[in-house]
Amino acid sequence: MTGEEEFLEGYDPGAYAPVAVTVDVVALTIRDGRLHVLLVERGGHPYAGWNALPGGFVQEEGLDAAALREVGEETGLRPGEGELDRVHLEQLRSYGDPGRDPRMRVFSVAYLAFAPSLPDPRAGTDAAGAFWMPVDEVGELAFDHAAILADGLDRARSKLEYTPLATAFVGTEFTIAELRAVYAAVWGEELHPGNFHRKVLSVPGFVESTGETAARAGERGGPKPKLYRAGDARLLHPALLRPTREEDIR
Amino acid sequence: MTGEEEFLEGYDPGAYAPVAVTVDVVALTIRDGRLHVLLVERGGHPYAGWNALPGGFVQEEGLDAAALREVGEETGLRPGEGELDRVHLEQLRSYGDPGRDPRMRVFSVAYLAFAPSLPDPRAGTDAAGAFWMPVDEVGELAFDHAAILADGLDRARSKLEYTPLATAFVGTEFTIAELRAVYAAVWGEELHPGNFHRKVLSVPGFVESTGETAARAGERGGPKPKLYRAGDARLLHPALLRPTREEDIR
DNA sequence: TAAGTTCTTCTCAGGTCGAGTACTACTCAC
DNA sequence: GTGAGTAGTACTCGACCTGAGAAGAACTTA
Repeated sequence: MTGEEEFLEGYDPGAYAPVAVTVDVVALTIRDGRLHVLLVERGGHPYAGWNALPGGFVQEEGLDAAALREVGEETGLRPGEGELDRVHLEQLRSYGDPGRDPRMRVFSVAYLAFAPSLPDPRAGTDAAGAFWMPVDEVGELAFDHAAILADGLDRARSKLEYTPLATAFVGTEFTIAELRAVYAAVWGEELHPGNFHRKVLSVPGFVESTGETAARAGERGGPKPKLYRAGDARLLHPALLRPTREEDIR
Repeated sequence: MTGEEEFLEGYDPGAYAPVAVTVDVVALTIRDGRLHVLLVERGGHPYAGWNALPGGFVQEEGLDAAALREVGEETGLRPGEGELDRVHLEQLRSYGDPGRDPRMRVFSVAYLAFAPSLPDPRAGTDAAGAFWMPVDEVGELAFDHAAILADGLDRARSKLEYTPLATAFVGTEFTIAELRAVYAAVWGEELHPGNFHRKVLSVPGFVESTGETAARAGERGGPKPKLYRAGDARLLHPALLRPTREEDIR
């Protein structure tokens, strides 16, 4: 008997233990060359005072819409003002262990969000309790959110390899060095500038030249870099592979 | 306000529209060199008489456990008999559009399962309504199951590239040609035998030699092939990339 | 026994990779 | 200004990987 067939025998809401479905968002951005995640401090029990991923109930909307709404609420960005449109959202995975929330059975659909550097959530708004924290300074989190964050970081690191995801972390126009800084921040290691430059330009559709040059060089010197914008590729071919660590393979 | 905080204000089950959480499984196997998916024919409305993915309510168990239970119920395999242990399971993604089930709000967590060729589900058991169908003969499916299947196939095709997933489709001992047949069936294209052989043996930890040779050659001749078993790699380095199609990239 | 098939190993030319070098254009400190 | 340091960009080099093809040996069925 399939689950759907069981419905036919009459559904009685009181006959089942209540369940809730929430979305939790791993929102990532890069500030000062470091990867940050959006967190909220919990006010009430359980886990009062702990940090947690932003999230909430799914309402009369799709899952993607719920996740985007949460991002908007917690960052203070408003739909239609443009900035929210630049947030790249994708579903990460779902978590539903019994007991992951001590109050009732809660299924959480986690999302991964990427955005160019965003302002601090404004005090006085719904987003007042939210803040950006460098991912390497995040300690314990409420519920199973530490595991969700770890899964999100894994996903982000590997998507950088074979998709143009890195362009979601920079502005519409960017330099190759800015793109390299994204990879360095997410992967946590420096990349060879010359090889990175060659690879990015050789992957069809990854970036396209604007023909322009930045108005100013970097703070510490060097020539004015050329500007690029994201190309139309959805996958990188060939991929930009991370330096391999043996422990990742076995 | 986060979703969890709203709980503090008192949860009244009757105050919310009831929601259900199910698992749906895209179970794949290879029979006669073709990729097959496990389907069930629906008995009741809606979609009576349509084919659907096997699935059901999540009970007092984790999501992974629910998915494994569904696979066992629909294939007739019993836990503890060994065969079910060889099924490789992983979460695919979740689906929760309002209206995807006409009766109520249903969130479905889809799973992807891979197994070596399994016997037909036995008549007279719970699994009587289930059957294996070649994926290229699957027509319309109930609910949004066609989209779920498509997502599952995409995932399977790309996981073949960079994980040793293909070994989940063959027995504990297998030949390189059997492994190549898995890739050919899932990707839908023939591979160069010589290059495939070289690549498989050169990827550390993908397969290891048993030292044995098959008792018999193939039906159409050729030498007795050597036997291998799965190695300890979790990722393939370097990956076995599919021949690139331009339309996949843009 | 013959013809055909397949497993396995090579070879070769072309492409990609990491590492290093070099030139140039720019910044900042003095 | 001038000089030292830094960064963007373009090269080179040898090592490695890739796809395509060829070849030989082992085995099948007819």
